[in-house]
Amino acid sequence: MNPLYIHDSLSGEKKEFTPVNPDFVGLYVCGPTVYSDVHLGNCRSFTSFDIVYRYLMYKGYNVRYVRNITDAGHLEGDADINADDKMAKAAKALKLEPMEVAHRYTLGFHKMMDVFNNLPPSVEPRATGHITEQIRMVQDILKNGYAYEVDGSVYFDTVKFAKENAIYGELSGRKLDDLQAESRELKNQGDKRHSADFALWIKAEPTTLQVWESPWGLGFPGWHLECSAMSTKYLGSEFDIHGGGEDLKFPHHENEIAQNCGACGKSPVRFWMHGNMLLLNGKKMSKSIDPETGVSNSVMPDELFEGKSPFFSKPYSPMVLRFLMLQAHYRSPLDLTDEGIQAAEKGYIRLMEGQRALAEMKYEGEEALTSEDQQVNALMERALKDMDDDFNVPKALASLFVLVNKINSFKSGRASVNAISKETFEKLQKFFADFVFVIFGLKDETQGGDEGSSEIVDGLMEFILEMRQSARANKDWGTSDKIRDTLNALKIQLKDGKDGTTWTVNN
RNA sequence: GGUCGCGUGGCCGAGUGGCUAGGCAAAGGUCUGCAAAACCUUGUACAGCGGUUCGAAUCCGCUCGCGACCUCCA
Repeated sequence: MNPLYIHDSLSGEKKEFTPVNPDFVGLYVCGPTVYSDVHLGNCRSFTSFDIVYRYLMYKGYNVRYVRNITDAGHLEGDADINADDKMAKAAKALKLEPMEVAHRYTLGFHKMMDVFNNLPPSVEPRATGHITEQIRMVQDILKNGYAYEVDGSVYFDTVKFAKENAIYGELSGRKLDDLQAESRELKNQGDKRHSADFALWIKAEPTTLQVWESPWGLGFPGWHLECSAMSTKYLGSEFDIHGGGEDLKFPHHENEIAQNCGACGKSPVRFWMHGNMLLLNGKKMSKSIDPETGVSNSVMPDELFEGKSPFFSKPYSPMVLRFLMLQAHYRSPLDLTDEGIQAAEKGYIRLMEGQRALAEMKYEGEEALTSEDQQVNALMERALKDMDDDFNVPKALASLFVLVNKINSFKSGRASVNAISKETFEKLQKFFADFVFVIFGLKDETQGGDEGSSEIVDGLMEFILEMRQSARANKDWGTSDKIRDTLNALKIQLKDGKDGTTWTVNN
């Protein structure tokens, strides 16, 4: 297996990846808080890590992919622990039980992951299902002296921890001094000794909806705690990769490290991976309402797929969006614009048609080895090498497009497929399909007909194309063009090639 | 205000000391009944100003512009 290099956000360096246990990889990714529908920015993040998951498996690792569902304890606003959390707020607004809210948006989230063709994780633990584990972790942290209880709530003693452990602030580049300086400006400190301290366990108010019994009385867990408790439970106290959006670095992940160290005495993660943001016309996509414009700078997936977003001129399919995401590196911001996604749509179609042409191609005749053979092999190797270089998907994709060029020249007859060996040809066929479908997780939406109706549609299309062919043979251009134009109006595009006519559906 | 990051050809977006990124768009050509598709050819881009170096888009400094985090966000 070729070495894989991964950029670790904690050290800021690209390091060779070696798992804690050979052949096994533990991957933890922060999942959604299920109080509302996911937007496209959320989808980008999960798609980035889906490709990480897929590629690790492609390389032969046995991956345990854990992605949590946050269904409790995620507070709104600043340090005011008396306010409702996100779940409670949504429950009240929708007049539903918190668990109903969680269920509704969990289903929506799963559906959207499926639409984007993101694979389900191996385990999808919920915060509410791991209260015992979280309480135990609070107890461990208390025992180790890094937390204190005040009136039924337990806080992490960030100041003490930071003084004794240089690691605090390393991930987000924050200094304890800066944190102390910030304290003067913040309000609502409540019972906390210091503004940088954060709640591990929060005492319930009489109106709190989700409460559990604990050694400190009725309450609920703090947001950061669930990830620490659940990653430890399913992946151990030290595991390979922890992923999440860039915006979770601070305070969420910083505090997660502190909790794990505070409880177990060691840094939990070998490689921290942070995905960059999806921008909408140059600004971070976000659900919150812009006070100036009164609208949120975000697009919901369905709005995009149905063409209902005011930001876009027409509908775009999920795979076009997935393709757009592939064109940018996961650590770079990606700007979503109408122009950009339109270009992606064409690129996606080109890639898919290349893949299909290759899959249907037959190797005929004698081998006549040329330098083409070497070039094709080099391109395949380079694409894999690029993936091994911190999952450089856009670079690998570039090699695939050079291969599309070669495939097309075989198809059009400009070059002969015999210029490469039969072995290389077969390798290329497998390689290309693996990359497009298995690693990149794309689906071919351009092919006519869905599974259920394909037989009828294919039969009809064959018949129509025969009619057109005979019209053309009789130089009946009126009829042949009418067939072409009518099909075109139905978004079926005909393509006349040297071996007859093919067709695709363009959305 | 503090911390961090970025500024690449018409657009998107890789590259991070010398080696063609790629996609979209545009122009010319080949093919075609016409078109579409496909193929061939065409762009010496790296915010500005200095510096280091044999050599810089790539390293350093300054200036300008943009973004993220510091409060919930993937």
